[in-house]
Amino acid sequence: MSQIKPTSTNFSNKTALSDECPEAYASSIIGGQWTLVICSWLLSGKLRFGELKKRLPNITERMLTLQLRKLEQNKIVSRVVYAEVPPRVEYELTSIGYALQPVIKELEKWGESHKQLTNE
Amino acid sequence: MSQIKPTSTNFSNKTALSDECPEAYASSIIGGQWTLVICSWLLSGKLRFGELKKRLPNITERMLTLQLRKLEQNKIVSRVVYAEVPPRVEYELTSIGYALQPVIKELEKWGESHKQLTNE
DNA sequence: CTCATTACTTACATTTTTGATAGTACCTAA
DNA sequence: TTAGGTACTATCAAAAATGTAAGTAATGAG
Repeated sequence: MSQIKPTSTNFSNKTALSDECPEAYASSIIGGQWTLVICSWLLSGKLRFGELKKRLPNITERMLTLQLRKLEQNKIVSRVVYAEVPPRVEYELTSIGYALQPVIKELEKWGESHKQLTNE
Repeated sequence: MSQIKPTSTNFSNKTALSDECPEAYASSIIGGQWTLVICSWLLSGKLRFGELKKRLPNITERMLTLQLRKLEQNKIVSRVVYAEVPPRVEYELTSIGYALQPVIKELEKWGESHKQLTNE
């Protein structure tokens, strides 16, 4: 599922940074292009795959799946499959997932003020 | 200097996300592999190019230059060149750069607790 | 039997980011 | 005149992330 090479310089650099530097570690986990937006939506409650897709109009199903899988691996979201047809799958933040709230709030605040600054 | 294609889907997705979503915007600015570590070091005061390099043992000069240029473009660091030989160049956070402190603090906190959780 | 619905998967292509390596310019001191 | 220190730049290559397009499985409704 993952196509990363454990022998690459890139990989060992990331690993070393993550080891020494918790903010780099955090960024490597939530730094994907769609990750924060997904988590933002999930902060207001669990959502089905299709509901997430609707809220992220430009994401492909492939990317949504990949991001959700990564979030699941990192224990940030939980995935519940109902034995129905057509299938129903619900995604919900775990407690460490909900703990992202203050991080996201600070990022938002900073983002807003940076945007304002550079629009002058 | 930048090799991004303004016609790509990727580019327009990033743009749209950054427009609607300040946390995605922030992440696109400080989400580079070395960005947060560089800012972390600069939080404790200005540093010369070579000093930064020493503190980031595995970074190449090229990457350090690229990251610093991007930070400069985004008004997060200022660059002061002294007319000396050999050259001396100092990098320092701007005020919006120093404003990253709470963001970094939250990221650190979250990173630590996530690390702890996944080590059990 | 056929179709519709939902949540995927697979194979491939493109774009973006990162790394390796070898330069360059400048002046000063020896 | 030559070497040395500093902060780069230029080219090329590799790796990683993202996008495109076309499937698949399951089953209940008609």
